[in-house]
Amino acid sequence: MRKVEKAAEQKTTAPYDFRATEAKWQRLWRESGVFEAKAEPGRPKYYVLEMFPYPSGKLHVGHIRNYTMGDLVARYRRAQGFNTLHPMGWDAFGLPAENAAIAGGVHPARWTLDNILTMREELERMGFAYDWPREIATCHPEYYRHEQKMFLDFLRAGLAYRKESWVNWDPAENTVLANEQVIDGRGWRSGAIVEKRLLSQWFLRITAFAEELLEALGGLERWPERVRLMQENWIGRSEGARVVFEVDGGVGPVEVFTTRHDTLFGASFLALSPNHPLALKLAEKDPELARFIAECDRLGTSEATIEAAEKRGYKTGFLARHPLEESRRIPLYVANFVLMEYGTGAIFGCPAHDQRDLEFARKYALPVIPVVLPEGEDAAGFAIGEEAFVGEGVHINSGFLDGLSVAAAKKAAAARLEALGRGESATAWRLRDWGVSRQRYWGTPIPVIHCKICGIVPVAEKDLPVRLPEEVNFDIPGNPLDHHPTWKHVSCPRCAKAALRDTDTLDTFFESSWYFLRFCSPRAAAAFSAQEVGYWMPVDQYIGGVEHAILHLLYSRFFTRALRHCGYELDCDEPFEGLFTQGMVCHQTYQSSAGEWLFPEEVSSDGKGRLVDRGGALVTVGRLEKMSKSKRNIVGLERIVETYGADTARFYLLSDSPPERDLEWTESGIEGIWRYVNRLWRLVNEPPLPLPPAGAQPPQGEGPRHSLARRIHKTIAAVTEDLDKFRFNRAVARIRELTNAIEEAFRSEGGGAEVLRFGLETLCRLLAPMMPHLAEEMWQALGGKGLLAAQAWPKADPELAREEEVTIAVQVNGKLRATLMMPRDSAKGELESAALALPQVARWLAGRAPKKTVVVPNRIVNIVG
RNA sequence: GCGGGCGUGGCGGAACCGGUAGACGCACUGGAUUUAGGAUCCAGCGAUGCAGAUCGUGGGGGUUCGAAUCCCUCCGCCCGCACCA
Repeated sequence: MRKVEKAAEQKTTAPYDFRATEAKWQRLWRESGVFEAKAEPGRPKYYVLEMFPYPSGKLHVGHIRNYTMGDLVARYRRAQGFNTLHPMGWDAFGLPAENAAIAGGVHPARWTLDNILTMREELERMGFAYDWPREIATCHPEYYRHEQKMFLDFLRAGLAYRKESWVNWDPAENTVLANEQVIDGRGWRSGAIVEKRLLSQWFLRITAFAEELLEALGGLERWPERVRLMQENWIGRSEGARVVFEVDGGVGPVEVFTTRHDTLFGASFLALSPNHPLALKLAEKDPELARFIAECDRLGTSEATIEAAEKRGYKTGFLARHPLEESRRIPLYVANFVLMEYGTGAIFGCPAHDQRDLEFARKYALPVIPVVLPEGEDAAGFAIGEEAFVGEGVHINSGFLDGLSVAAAKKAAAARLEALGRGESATAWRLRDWGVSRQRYWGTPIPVIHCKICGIVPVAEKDLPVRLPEEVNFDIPGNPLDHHPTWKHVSCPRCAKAALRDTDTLDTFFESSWYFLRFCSPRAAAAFSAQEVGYWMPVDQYIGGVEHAILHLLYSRFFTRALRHCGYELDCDEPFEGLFTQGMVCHQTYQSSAGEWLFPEEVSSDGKGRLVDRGGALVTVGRLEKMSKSKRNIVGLERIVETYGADTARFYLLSDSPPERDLEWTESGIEGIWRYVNRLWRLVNEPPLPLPPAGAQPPQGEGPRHSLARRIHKTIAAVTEDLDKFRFNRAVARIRELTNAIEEAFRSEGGGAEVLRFGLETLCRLLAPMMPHLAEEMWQALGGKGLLAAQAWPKADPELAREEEVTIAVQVNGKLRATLMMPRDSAKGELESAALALPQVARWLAGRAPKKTVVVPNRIVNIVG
């Protein structure tokens, strides 16, 4: 007997063959077409979408985390009976392709298409349930032609217009730089000091929808609160007033926007943005001011840099007249922290009640006049120290506003300003119109022609798409479309005289603002089919990184509205009904002794617990950081999939870290999953006890394995709820608990093997959205019929999941002193007397009589003595 | 600078609505098995203490019978800021 057992033990299966298994199921899924969706009017649909990737070359685990979650949702919803759409494509225009062309001489199209090829293969190896026939790439003329038409429609509707705006200019390369290409005020390649330059560019009038975009946020119930908040702040509606200050010396009035017009009597200076027309005008006769402005321009266009810079001002020598106090004059400054893009590009400073103004006033020795008195302070003794007072109070030192509250003073001040013709109530928005012109090659050509005689002439729709020229030279600095020998030279569609194409291309956010519509009918002759979009839209669940919380999502929300406005047949305003923003994937960073960043695979242990590089030199272990190319802390997908298979990688990405939080990639973590994969495989491939045939009903009522049945039902209920709420890490924990419970039940004595089979089958179904290949293989090994991918999601029976007994915590004076098993839903009185009868309670009461007892049914009894 | 977020064992995290802190996993320790390594199985694993017990959720304070959870305050870290996508 002993020997037999031993022989059985030694019959250990070879490790789970993920290579063959994963390839097999991927083939079967593809051949069966289970994941290809067709609109079926009347049947409930579910549109799952992950933010499509930029084809940068290789997928990394950050992408995979995103797609694993999307795939889970797609498979889960399909199992629940929804007609599920789950497409994938490529956000294929962008700067990196152009950089590659400059650095390596590869054509951007070639580079992009090659990358797509590799990345698609990698996605296929992950076994994601995509509807591949719907794949799109935005660099394809059949995609961007529709975008060009949209642009022309926007133009016709007055939603696209031209205006001058600032860009980062690299004087050495004669190129416009992206903010990320400006490092410490210098061009990343040339090292030349970057300047700000004015350029005439195309803008989309997103501000026309500001109010609506703000209002509608309230209806986005399945969006994370913080994303809505961020968008709200980004749109930034503020109620205030425009105030006109006359300036002595005949240089014209200055208009400011303020939200604190109640504090006008505390004004001690006026400040213009360095780009304010008046500042520029004054600079013409003031070389020192011109120098100051030039210095400010050197900061570049990034708001973060400008606002974080030391606050500086230049005193113009001009004096402005106070609008409410005839005799008063305040100095006119030009200040580097005043943004031309917000309000009117000019502010008045009230140092007593604004921290930034206070710092400015202290620096330039300007008066600080308190005009709002906090409650409990007396007017004579109140002075401003290090901190401006921004709270509520009563006005002082303010003429006709004295004694009024902040709100009342605002009203009164606005009324007086209006009566005097020196201002009025106004609303300002932080949101600015969307600049869409890019002086680059690898983007959608803007379909307009500039004619000396006719002005701006749209390209006729029959002539769309305006294609990018294929031959392009990246050796000459600047915009390749602009210096292309022939491309831009055309005849004007209106007067037939020689004219020039617009040589700018569209911002790549343009493509991602409507791709979710294209996916509904990816090969339609029009941008999208109204019928298909009508069925599939809105996206039920959108998943992507928080880094897109504002721009991409806001632009998409704007696009659906703008398209409707232009007559596109679309019946939703909000493209994304549900949104989930997942955290980033982080990894330790490594640096060589020379300070170079090292890839994780270049680092190994020297056997003495130290990390060394390939040459054996010691490696500095840096911080845990977001995976990025520049820090080289990237874990490539290939190696992981090669070593452990797709399912292991997927399950790892779902385990442990909550999806919205950052995840740390560790090698030991993935090994743990690999062991679990094999454990599962052994469990069905050679179960410790023979299983009854498929289809046998589990026995009802009390049996030796009845508690396992209860556990199974509880697990189904818990996992279902966790998946609904995006608590994937918890669902994983519940599934592992069930696995442990099944193994334990195998070891315990007695009959009821049907419950074991029921447990294993349930395990397969619950695992199916997470480790689909393994789950299919297990399902098949158990004798399940057909594809598991087409099986229904299990349903928990609340009757069978209910516990008959509960553990009651017993506290004395709030400290846990004992526990108590009681029938569930026992009455308060019963719980109380059972608790009081416990010897531990008597001991901790130490003879005192209980003063009070708090009883929470099914939870605790707290005796206060 | 402005806006958003996070902080619980050695590590990732769990704890539903204020009710047994540390589920599940990683790492580690001991044991079994093994020629060995690996794998597997069993047991242990917040800190202090022989123990009774005490302390413990970034720091400090508060509300409550009871706080990881609510309030105030301080500290640290991360993300976004309009031409990266």
